[in-house]
Amino acid sequence: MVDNMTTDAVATSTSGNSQYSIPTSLQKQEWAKQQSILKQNLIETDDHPDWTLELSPDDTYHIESTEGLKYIGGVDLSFIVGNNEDAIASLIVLSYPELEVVYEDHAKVKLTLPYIAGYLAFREVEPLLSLIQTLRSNHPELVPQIILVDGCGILHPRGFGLASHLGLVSHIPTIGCSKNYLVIDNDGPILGAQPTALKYIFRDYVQQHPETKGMMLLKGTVTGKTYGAALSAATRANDKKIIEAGIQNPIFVSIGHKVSLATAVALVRQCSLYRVPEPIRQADLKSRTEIKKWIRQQNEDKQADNLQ
DNA sequence: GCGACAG
DNA sequence: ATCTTGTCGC
Repeated sequence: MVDNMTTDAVATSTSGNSQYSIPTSLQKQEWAKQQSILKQNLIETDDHPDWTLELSPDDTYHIESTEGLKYIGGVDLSFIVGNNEDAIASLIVLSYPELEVVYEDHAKVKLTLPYIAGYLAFREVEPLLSLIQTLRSNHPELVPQIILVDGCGILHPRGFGLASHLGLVSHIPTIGCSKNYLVIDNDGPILGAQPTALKYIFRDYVQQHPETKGMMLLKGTVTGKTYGAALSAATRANDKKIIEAGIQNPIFVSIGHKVSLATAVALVRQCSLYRVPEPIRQADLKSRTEIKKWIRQQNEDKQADNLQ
């Protein structure tokens, strides 16, 4: 319980080039406390006066019509192999409903903390917020009305993942969208299932419940709370085909901030041309190509040095 | 105590 | 997060 705090304090990570100090259990407690404090201001309902959408009446969370929604954002970070601290953060804004890129920005960033499951925001939220602030001052007319974040929203052990965190500090509605399930181990056997096991639970569920169109709500059996939804890669037009084909890896969607789960799921579906929703996918592609550019530049610099 | 674990 | 070519299918 407390005995490892003193030994932890001087340890450093040995993987790759990183030199992060390993967070002590006390540090994690403080982070958890910050999360619970911030969470008090989290809004888990639709709170975006400038746009609305009408959903289909069948409880499948599909969009029937939208009004006022013009810009959707996506954020992501990419890294260099074997280097956990240098990254490219990127912010993309897409037009809606065309999903065309109307704004792009990225920045080379130095991360100061390691990745710890459940505490991703403390590692990534600052660089992402910084990109948003830059957009605000340079092109306020393009600030997205909602942002899709590569990570959890309230589908998180303490109900406050990166998407919620970014939403709260930026005051912009956000949706959490993760490609893997982060185990929530204190709310019953389903949420407590290991990621691979949950994948099978999902597969069986959507096959037995075609009326959900490839969606399984993730509900705690202890609290009864709905944390989010697992969504098959059902997209704009191909729902039926994909579901008949037998479902693949789900995407995990949850409320980030200032949206309902219904809105979140519907928008993710509407933005999904492939498994990963377009705003996040574009941000990912951009940060990746920038990483490659950067590596190429590094190599050229080395060559130049060698010739001197 | 050990294992699991968004990116 | 990151590595990597081919390959199967529409």
